[in-house]
Amino acid sequence: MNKPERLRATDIAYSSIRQGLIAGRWPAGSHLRETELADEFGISRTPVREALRRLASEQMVEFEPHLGVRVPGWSEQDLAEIFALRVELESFAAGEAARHATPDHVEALRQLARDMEQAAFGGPQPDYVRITEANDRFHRLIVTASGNRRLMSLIGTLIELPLVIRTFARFDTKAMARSVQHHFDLADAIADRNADWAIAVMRAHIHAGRQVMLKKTAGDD
Amino acid sequence: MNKPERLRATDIAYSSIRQGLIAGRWPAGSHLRETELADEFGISRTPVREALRRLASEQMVEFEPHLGVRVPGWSEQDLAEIFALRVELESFAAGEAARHATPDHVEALRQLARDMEQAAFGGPQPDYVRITEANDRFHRLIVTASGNRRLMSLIGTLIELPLVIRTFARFDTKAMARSVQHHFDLADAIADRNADWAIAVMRAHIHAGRQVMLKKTAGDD
DNA sequence: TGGGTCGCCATTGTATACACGATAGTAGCT
DNA sequence: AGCTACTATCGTGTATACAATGGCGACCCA
Repeated sequence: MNKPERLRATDIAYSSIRQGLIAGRWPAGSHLRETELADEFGISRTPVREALRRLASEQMVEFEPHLGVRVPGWSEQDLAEIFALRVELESFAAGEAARHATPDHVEALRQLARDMEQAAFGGPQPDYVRITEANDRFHRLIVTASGNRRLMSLIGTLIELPLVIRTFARFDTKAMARSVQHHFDLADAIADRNADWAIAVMRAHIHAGRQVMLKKTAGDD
Repeated sequence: MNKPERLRATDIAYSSIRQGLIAGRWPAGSHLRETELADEFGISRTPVREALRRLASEQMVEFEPHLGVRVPGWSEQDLAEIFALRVELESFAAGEAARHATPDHVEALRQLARDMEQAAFGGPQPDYVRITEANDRFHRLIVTASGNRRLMSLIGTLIELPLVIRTFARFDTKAMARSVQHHFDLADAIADRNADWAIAVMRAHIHAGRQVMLKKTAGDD
């Protein structure tokens, strides 16, 4: 009874372009031409336009009438703004999750924390893809568990950015261990239904991530 | 040397539909047909589609593939979620504004508070249009003064909703006076560069607004 | 009479053609 | 030589034609 989940050309364009943006396929400042993308995906300009506008509304690209879309560059101010907002929204999500999470949520959070730990320290070297995957799902699950459906779309525009996604490759062993520990702490706080604790850990968690970013990007790119 | 600000069909469609949504032109659950709207505005479906997708990304309408867009109804849960997020984001904005506002910002805030007071109590009866206008600009200015450019787009999706916009018609004299007072307090707190004070007042302000909404919508519509 | 299936129709999804604004390169003028 | 105006060209903006989908009602059959 699973629906075939129709594949619309718009979704193909959206996912592909988005993936390209996250993967850093186009340098900052690049001009994304509708025709080129359409040809590449074997579809027409219409769905490409739709995908680009959607990405623009999520601030994944910059759009200007008659000029098209450009891949934005990330200034230090952008970075500061994004992390400041993440501190507020994700800590709020954690607090709400502590109030509304089900036992299933808690168990899933713990499993994801273990996955992340395994991916980080279970092998000869960290598996950054798995780490990122587990981290991403962990943070999303907290938003889901918060029960606030609008929160997801707000936070979505903040965490799915190239410079946030690829953060983990920049973590040293200590920072990685701290990050994993935070996830276990968050699961504990939420299991304990202690909103204050959850909020505090999440604030600390995002601040820590921000500091790693700021240090490492100083002389980067 | 002011640019004529070319009017694109897309913008016409976007503004018109948005205005219609805020004015409550279509009842909740209405199905907005692209062709109808296009005919009404004398343009083609293409820019209408673009406008509708944009409104969908702002959650002003609900979109489902192959079915089109519907005007959403607002459940009590929606209302609770929206105000909970406003408490967090607008209070954060107020705190940041206290840190970054210029004297010009402060003066403009005070003027808007006076405008609102005048519109509410300066005549035989409240001028709801002017009140809403002054209130809207006041809140926007605080976000602007916060210096966080991404905050505007996040908050924008929360405050420009039909049920938020038309709140003031439901305020009694006491609630109105309290709201005006909060605005003066916010201006004072920001002028004093006291972020903690500004945050506290804004949290109280949004909570108060939320309570008025919840009471009045109970047996409404 | 009730349930199920088929097919029509309304509406959205996509492609394509054309219009128009923006830009860059060039030629002509000062 | 430098500046300006013109023009060619590229790319986006809009319109329209056509394809595909999903809802809904009619019809058939038990």
